[in-house]
Amino acid sequence: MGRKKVELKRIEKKICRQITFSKRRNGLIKKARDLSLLCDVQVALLVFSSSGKLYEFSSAGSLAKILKRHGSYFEEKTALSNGANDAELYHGKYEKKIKSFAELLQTVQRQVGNSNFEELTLSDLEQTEMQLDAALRRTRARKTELMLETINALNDKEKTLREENQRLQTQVVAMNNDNETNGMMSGSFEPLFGLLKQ
Amino acid sequence: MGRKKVELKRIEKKICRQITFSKRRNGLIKKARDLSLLCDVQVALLVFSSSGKLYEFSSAGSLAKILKRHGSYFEEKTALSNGANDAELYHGKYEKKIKSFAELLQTVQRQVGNSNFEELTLSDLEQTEMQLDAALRRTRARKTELMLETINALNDKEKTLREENQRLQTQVVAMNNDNETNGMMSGSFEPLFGLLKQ
DNA sequence: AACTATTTATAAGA
DNA sequence: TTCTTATAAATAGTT
Repeated sequence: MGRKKVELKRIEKKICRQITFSKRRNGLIKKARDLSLLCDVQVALLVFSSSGKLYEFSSAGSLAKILKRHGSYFEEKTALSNGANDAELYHGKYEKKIKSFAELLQTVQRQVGNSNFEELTLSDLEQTEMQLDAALRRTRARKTELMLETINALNDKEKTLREENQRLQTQVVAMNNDNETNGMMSGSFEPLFGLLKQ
Repeated sequence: MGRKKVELKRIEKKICRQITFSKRRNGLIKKARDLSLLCDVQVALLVFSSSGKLYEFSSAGSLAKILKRHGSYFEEKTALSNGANDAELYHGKYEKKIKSFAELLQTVQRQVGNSNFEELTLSDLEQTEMQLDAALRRTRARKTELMLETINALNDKEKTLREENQRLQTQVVAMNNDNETNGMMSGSFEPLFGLLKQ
């Protein structure tokens, strides 16, 4: 958005870099504000200049709250190991994952061009690292999401089974009473009730 | 920047709001990345959707480092470690999580001494990175472990309930047959079997 | 800090 | 959802 298209790499001339920083920083903060306003979401933005000065924006309430929220998200949603056997959890969504993973690789490849690994610059690698890191986080978040879904589904199923169980018991008791009234049966059903307690 | 100029206020129609959120969120993250790249500065961006999903960007490896830096920048007023005033927003377990997160940061701080972040040596940082990485791995592993345990326990419980359910049904059928034989009862129990299929 | 030529982002429509 | 396109907005280079 200017007289020329800019390459996405560190601007070498310090003066230009500082001017661009000033312009884009303001633009970014404005866009962060717009997003939080238009879409009614929480946004926190921190920018440290190379001289160590901090510029920040945060929607609604304090930055601290948003950071805290992130802190708990960090532990609760993102923190997961790689070690699980997930085959059963993934179901049909596997295809999608594969696709997005392939896309990620393409993005990375596009990013680093056709260059040899030896020829990659530090910033190429940094960007790649960031992308991989982001992908890893997404994968982890999705994994947790799926596990939580499974747990919820199992909880629901358990509830349904318990209810059904309860109904059957009531029925058995009722029939048993009918039979006793008619002197037909008088067995004890206690063993069956034990399971309800667990 | 579209067909029409938009008013800077919450978009009322939910669908439109979500579409705009998706578009602008991507745009914002891209711009954050551009800024950090072009101007060689640290940027952290957190966006929470109204459904609680987190989208984030952070330059320079870990978000934790940027948060830490922010923490020391505002040591007196905000900070992750003094979570008292926000208690209403968080349940007990959140407090704990936050506390442990804060403690982790403190550990890091202790480790790197009282020095400024700028003054740390490369090997200081490497060691810190390794420790944080190890802590994160432990946390993740434990989290997965707990979730898998929960899932297994629920599966066991489901199995037990199903077995019990089956037994009760058999019993109901048997009693029903007895009654029919004796011309006492002849109600249908079909509704009860429906649930077995799920 | 202002100015524009351009690029970029995106609102609405398909 | 994804793409297309007209238009608004951001901004690179200039003054």
